[in-house]
Order: sequence, then C-alpha cells, then structure tokens
Amino acid sequence: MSELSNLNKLTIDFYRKDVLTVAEGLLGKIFVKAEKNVILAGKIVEVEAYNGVIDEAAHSFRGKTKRNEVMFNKGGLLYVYFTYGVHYCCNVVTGEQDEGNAVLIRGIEPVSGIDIMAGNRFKKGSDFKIENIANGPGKICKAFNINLLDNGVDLTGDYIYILDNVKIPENRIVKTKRIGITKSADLPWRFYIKENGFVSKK
DNA sequence: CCACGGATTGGCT
DNA sequence: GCCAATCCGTGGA
Repeated sequence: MSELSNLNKLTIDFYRKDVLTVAEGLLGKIFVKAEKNVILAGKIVEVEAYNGVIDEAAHSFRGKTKRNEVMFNKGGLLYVYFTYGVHYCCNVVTGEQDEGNAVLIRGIEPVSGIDIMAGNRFKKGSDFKIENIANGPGKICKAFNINLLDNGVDLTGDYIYILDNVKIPENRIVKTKRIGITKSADLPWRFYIKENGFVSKK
C-alpha cells in the first residue's frame, strides 16, 4: 500500500451512491481518525450494507427516531449507535436524503497508530494479536475511541475520513449473508476481502 | 407500564 | 460452548 500522505480523501460523490456499491467500494479503503497528536488508520476489510426501505434488519426500517436520524441524511456522514448496553458500532451513511441507507464497518486491518489502538483495546502490557485489535464492529469503535459524540460527523471533513486506495478486484471479494441478525437474514449483503486475517468471522 | 431482545464481546464453565 | 453485561427501542397489555 502507498504512504497515507499519497492517498486522496474520498469525496461526497463516492458516498451518494447505491448502498451496495458503496459497501463493496469501501473494501480496501483507509479509515482514518485524526486525533490531536496522532493519526489512527486502518484498511477496511469487511462491511455490511443496510437498506431502510426493503431491509427489516436496518435500524431505519421503521422510520426516523432520535437514535437513527443520522441514517436519513445524504451520504457522507458517520452513523454511530450504541448496542447491547455495552458497545458502539460505526457506519457510513450512503445515498440520498431520507433513504436511510448505511454501511456497517465490521473489520479493519490496523495501519497507523497501532500502539494507540492496542492501548484502547487491551490492558497495558498485556499480550495481544494485531489481528484482534479491530476484527469486529464493537472492537473498531473501541480501538479508534469512537462513541456517540462522533455520531453525525462529516466524513469529508478533517477529523474522521476515508482515504481512497487501490480497488479490490471482484475475484478477491467474498459476498455472504450478514452476521448476528434474525430479520432479513438471507440478504447477501456482507462483503469482505478473501483470505484477509482481519475479517471478524469466516 | 413492563418485558423482551438486539447490526457484540469476552470471560468462564 | 454458554452466558453476563447493561442500555434503549419496540411491541403488547
């Protein structure tokens, strides 16, 4: 992969597309959180698409609420939600106003600020595997220190953003059913990079 | 009002 | 493999 400084930030055009197109397109891109003194960054290796119109598993399916209102904006925002009373998960809002579409980020391969992310995830001094830092949606938010304060952040800004990178070829992408849901469970809307060790589950 | 379960994770049996 | 953690949205009484 190129140096991060050589990569361009994804622009609004990327996000205002169909949710499945954006989901697949996000694979291989570099998710970045620029904190005061450190850059946290990693390659997106696993995602799931959620559609507010035809997908009962989407938070937006039953209409706008305080929790999910960010999902109904135009694409290009970060949607963060709190679940199981314990974890945060982060999503990329896609498409047009009031569609309620978003892509859940489920797996990230750490690239920069790895020691900081490990510190966010594990007790100081404990042994860990780099593969286990951000191989799951809750783990990603812990590693990147993302919470409800970051809900609605503009991804075209300078705080949390995504860098363009080489497109993952179609034959390197695995498409399967989504994980951990019971409604609309058969939709093949999970995408991950084949044989990548930072995917949450096989 | 109350009960239930969720786009999860990690610890313990 | 099982289950607690622990908040909040949803649905039924």
